[in-house]
Amino acid sequence: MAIIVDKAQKKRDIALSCKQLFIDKSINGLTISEVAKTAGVGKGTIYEYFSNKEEIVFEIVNILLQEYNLIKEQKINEAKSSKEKIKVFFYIFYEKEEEDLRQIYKEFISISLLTPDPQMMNFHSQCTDKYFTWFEAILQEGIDTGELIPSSKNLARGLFVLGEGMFVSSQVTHSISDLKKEFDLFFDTLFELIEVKK
Amino acid sequence: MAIIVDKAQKKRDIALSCKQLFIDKSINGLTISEVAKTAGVGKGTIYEYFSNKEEIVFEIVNILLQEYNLIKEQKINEAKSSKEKIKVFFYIFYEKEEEDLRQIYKEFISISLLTPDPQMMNFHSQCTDKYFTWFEAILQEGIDTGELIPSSKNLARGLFVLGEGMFVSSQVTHSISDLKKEFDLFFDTLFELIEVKK
DNA sequence: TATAATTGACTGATGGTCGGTCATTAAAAG
DNA sequence: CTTTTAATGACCGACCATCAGTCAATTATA
Repeated sequence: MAIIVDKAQKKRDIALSCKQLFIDKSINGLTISEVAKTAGVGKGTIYEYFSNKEEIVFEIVNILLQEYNLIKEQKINEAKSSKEKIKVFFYIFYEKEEEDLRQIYKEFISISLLTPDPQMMNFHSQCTDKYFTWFEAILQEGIDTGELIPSSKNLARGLFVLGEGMFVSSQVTHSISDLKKEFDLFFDTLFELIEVKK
Repeated sequence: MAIIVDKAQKKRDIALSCKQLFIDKSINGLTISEVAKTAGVGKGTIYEYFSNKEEIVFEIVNILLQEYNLIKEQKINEAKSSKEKIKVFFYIFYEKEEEDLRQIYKEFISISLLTPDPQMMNFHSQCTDKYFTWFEAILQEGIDTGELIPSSKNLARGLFVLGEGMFVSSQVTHSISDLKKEFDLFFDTLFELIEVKK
């Protein structure tokens, strides 16, 4: 009887149209009116699709993360050794091409820390769990092929969160100048210890 | 001529008087008027001592962190092995008594991520550098006494940021149910690898 | 009396709401 | 088959409430 729009699609469209705005000015630096203008819709319309400003960030992260997963999966498959695969896992935190994603992800973490919205926490948990399972699988594979010592499995959670820790630290301090170097130093040293000597 | 108040002291007093308020409602959940009322001063007075709401959080973190350092230093000195010392380092992220500090620290990180205030970043860097130096010293001591293998030094940065990563992850997801267990599993496994076998 | 300290009424900005309009389509009427 | 009517989802921006931050006036001290 009336126009039916694809709500999910329009939500994505709005989110994407103001992606750059969020990257440039960050959530606190811009107003809903600005967002609406950029998206080419009225202010009220924004609230038809998002219940608040934060949710727009979540949608953007969601989209970019999905995009990135494809690239990541491919790169991990290309990697030869377990060490390489693990390193690829942390590309997201320093590779030039992922600057946008990082910027948004940063806002995402920040918002999540301050306003523990249950829905958002679930979403974040889902992402994390998926990645962690992936991460564990890489280690397990290394163990199964005799590349890594069995106890490496116990390191999974620690190594996994190390990435996020390095990222946060590099963002809020001047103490980490070269993330890649830090990752490499750590993992090169660690893998000397957990790789099975031939 | 006129009243001369100890600005630094009054700043501390105001910050401390509303510490609980920030812990309970978090920065976004409370207004400056509320803070002022709790501190027993006028709204304008708040702005005599702080340039914005965020700065109050910084002041509280600063105070609590200083307090905590004394406890931490003592506990680290009490610890026997390098492993124990390192573990003590991460108590802050899960010990019951530090709940308050954690709550505020969480806000601190969140704010730092969203609004990269240079002054704050410097403060945070100073804290981090101090801790990191401390952390490295523990490892170095272990190496010097023949307790740890020399290459453990290379793991310093990674292990150091791991704590923050674990903390952030536990705060924004449901994926980490027992922080202490995760830390223990990781470090027990790791130290099997970096402790010199006798 | 001079000056540091304090204050709360005021202001401008902005997140979010809500009543109303418009466009489209189903279906009833001719 | 065409026209008219009714129904409804989509869209919007004026409006409202809230609140961070300012500043002119006031108080207290030396």
